[in-house]
Amino acid sequence: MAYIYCMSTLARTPKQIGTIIQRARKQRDWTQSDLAERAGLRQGTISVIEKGDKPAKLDSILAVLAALDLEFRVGERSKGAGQDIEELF
Amino acid sequence: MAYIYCMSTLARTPKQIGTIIQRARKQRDWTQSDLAERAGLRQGTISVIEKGDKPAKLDSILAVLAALDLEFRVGERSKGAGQDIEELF
DNA sequence: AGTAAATATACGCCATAGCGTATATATTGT
DNA sequence: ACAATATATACGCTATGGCGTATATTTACT
Repeated sequence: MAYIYCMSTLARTPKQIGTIIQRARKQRDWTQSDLAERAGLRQGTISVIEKGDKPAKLDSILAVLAALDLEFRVGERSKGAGQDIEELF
Repeated sequence: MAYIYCMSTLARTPKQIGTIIQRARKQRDWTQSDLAERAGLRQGTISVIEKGDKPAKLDSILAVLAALDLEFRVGERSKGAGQDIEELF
């Protein structure tokens, strides 16, 4: 087990994941259609994923994250450390 | 944006996520049935998720990770840093 | 080896994610 | 205000995830 230095955002719910995706997309100045094309999905699906109010498939999320060149990490809970998505609002 | 200190494992595919989940479950000495009950799923579903050969729903994955008290993080790609799931084999 | 426990599969069923297509509703720029 | 672009919804359809239940198959223990 190695401790690593990384920059990431905690997500617990589909809505939070959607928000992270939307932020990353806008950082890249991509439209939902741009992202949809790169992820092999449709614009409407990106919209739904970003809103996060309807469940999505893991594969779709992974495709979107890969299209955004974002990493997906699973790890032990690190209380107090890091940036929680809720802090962003 | 804050840099944080964390321990996590990179995952890119459902199979890798399944492996992470299985490792965490065994660390806790839980059976698939134990995990299934805590996550509100069935043993068979846990089996499928751990194998990762069939797509799953994001909600199911999140439920499992929550049951394992694991964090889910999305972040910028940090080349070379951290522990890649592939290194585990 | 033999038994018990754990894990992997199977089958019918139901709910729903995402598609294709289309349109309504923001949002942005001039 | 207007036009153009971007985002949110809608509808029928198809594919499939997970359930409930049950049973193979594998693994662990004496």
